[in-house]
Amino acid sequence: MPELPEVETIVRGLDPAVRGRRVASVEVLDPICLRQPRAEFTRLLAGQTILAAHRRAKLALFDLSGQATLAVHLKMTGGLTVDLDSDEVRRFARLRLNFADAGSLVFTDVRRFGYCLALPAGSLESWPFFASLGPEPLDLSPDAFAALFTGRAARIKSLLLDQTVIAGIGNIYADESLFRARIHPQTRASDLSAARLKRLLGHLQQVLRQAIAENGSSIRDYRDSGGNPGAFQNRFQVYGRAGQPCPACGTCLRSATVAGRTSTFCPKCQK
DNA sequence: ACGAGATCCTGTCAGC
DNA sequence: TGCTGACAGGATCTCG
Repeated sequence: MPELPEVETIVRGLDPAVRGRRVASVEVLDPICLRQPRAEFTRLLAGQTILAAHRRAKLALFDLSGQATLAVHLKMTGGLTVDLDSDEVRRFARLRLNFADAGSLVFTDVRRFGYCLALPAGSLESWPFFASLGPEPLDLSPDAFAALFTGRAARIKSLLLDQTVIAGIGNIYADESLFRARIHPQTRASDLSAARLKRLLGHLQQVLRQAIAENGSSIRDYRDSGGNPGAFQNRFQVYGRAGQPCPACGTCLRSATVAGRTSTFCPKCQK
């Protein structure tokens, strides 16, 4: 559920709060959240100072002194909070980095799909998942965006969700941007004109920027680094609204499975 | 190259 | 009240 805007919100909140703080100890509360042996993970983190927090795709990345990088994928229900010791955080804490000054950075995850990975100096770029990521949608020009889809017969929504094609988009922002661009999610990418793709990029970027400005979307689990919900869920026009009237024309919104995901769309507006 | 389906995981909610 | 099953979905895998 945390997609690009949610991860961006979390990281923007974390960055000033974790910069310059030294990891005094590493508490692995649930080993399933690690993608490597615990000893290796701990060795790479313990004693290191966090230099910065930033985002790539849906990954939260922490640059460490000693040139290592901590990568955290939140998947559906993961969260990162700093110096927050609520009941919720304690209940679902999977990893706790205790700082030398007594605060902590905690990775929480209800469904336990998320993971943490410590990468030694220079190995981030050779990590296959990282290396396979497509471009950031907010950096793309219309021409570069259109080039991603030329000759692709797959459904446009499948490609928007494919992180190797374009990074950071999940079900929410795919559905919302396709609705705003009036494109049916099952349209084959190769059937879209350059003009329609340009329009899609415009709406995609607008939706992502607005969602970041509103601190992301909270369906049920998502919280920012301070434990606060986002507000963009109040702007949803189609996501999660099947059976309700289309905000543009009043037609009953429908849902169908596309690329294994529930897709909600207006059968009249989206062609 | 693409799609469909299974997999992982657990809280929530509808239905009986 | 309490149980059961459906559902949520990012990434990865297998199979067709």
